Amino acid sequence: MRSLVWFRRDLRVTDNSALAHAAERSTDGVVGLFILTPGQWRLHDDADAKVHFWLQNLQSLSQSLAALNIPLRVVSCDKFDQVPKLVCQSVSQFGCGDVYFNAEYEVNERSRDAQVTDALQSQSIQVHASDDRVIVRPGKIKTKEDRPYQVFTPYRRVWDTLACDDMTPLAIPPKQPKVDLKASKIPTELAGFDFSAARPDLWPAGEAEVDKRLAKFKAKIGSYGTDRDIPSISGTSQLSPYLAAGVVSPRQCLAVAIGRRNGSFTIPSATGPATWVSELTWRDFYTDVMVNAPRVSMHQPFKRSTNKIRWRDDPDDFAAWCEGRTGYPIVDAGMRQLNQTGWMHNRLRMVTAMFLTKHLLIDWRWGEKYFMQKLIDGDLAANNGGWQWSASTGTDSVPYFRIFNPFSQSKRFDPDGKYITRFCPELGNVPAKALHDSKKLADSVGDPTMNYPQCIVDHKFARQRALDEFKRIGDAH
DNA sequence: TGGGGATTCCC
DNA sequence: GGAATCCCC
Repeated sequence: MRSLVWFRRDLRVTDNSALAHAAERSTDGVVGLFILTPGQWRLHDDADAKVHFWLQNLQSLSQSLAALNIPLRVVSCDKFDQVPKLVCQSVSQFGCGDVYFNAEYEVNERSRDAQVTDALQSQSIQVHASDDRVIVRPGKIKTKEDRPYQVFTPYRRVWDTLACDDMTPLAIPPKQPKVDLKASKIPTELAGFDFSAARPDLWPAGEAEVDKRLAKFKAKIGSYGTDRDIPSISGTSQLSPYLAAGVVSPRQCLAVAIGRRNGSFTIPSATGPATWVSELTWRDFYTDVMVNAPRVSMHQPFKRSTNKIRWRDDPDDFAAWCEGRTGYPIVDAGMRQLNQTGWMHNRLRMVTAMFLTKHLLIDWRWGEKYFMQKLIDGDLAANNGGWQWSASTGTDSVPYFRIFNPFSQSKRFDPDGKYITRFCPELGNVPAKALHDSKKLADSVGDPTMNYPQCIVDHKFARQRALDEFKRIGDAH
């Protein structure tokens, strides 16, 4: 039987469950399929940078598949509602008897896949879905009362006991029997998307690049625990866009940190690798939260009581935040990094998100949407989880009274101002000390030729305003 | 995966 | 005046 592998956000040939299973079982060749759905991507606020990255990686995937005699066919429709018809058409056109794909867990994606599965099964086509996007399948980890965890730490304790169960990496499949089909040409432009600001220099596509990054990261993972918090250096893995697009599997990421001992894997205890594993666990945790409480991905807070918060819908303050001109150097540097590169250091994601939701008291959904529209690594579950953490509306989120002081944050994590001045060059001549001190900074930027704004809001005032509002809704912690 | 303010203690 | 500590938010 000939098999169809439907690629979505798993743009790789290494350690790809759907591809490996299809190759193992098919006897008459394998065909790859990818469906462009630009209208749906716009609805989902997928960033220009991310869609560009997908297309670049599709090109690379197509070449890797061609070497295995697997032609990658690319078809297009506007939104998910037309996908079932398109998959059925492709299956019959390519002469395939079954379909393999790796599950996606978002609401719209799950409903799409259910419809596709129904449509295929009604035509006696077998459907094989694999759980491949996270390390521990969502819904698998439950409390003793058979309920999903709402707190990260106990979730992680269980996760640790399961994470290494299925660590045998899947090899790249062997060459398949030839199929009389040509691979599609991958588009380099897409109507409705603007790729002019894409930065392929920062994020080269393809699995060869992943291998390089994995090796590089493995060599320095020992100091990841501390280095990852310093945004001026390359202390993080720089893998997130690849993980979001599935150019690397979460198991490959886990394998960097865990040593194989006597043929079995164990979760590391050393700070660096353990912190990295934690980050992978957060990714699984937030996916699990989204599946168990889909409302979080439908513009609802996890903590329903926070619906009573009167967010300030101030478009001017929001624009200043988006554009990186709040007058808080660390916040502005973070936002400008996002705008210029499509990526933001994790420490800055927390600082900027908390600034928007607490200092400006602007609705976390506005920030969540803006991040998605800009991030090359945007992932619904992780982005939503992070925003609800910062806004104190989520599961196991930061207590509302724990409000980052942007000046203390930059003093701790960017003491010499190296990161700040990289993205705010107009502050290049301001002494580092003044970058972390509101009064000294106000004196420095009092010079209008510097062209850097005064603080948009006073820290002390803003902090109290947020505390008062959260106290008002009586959300006890 | 804190910060602010008050107090105390020390220099 | 500054570091350490404690309490509250």
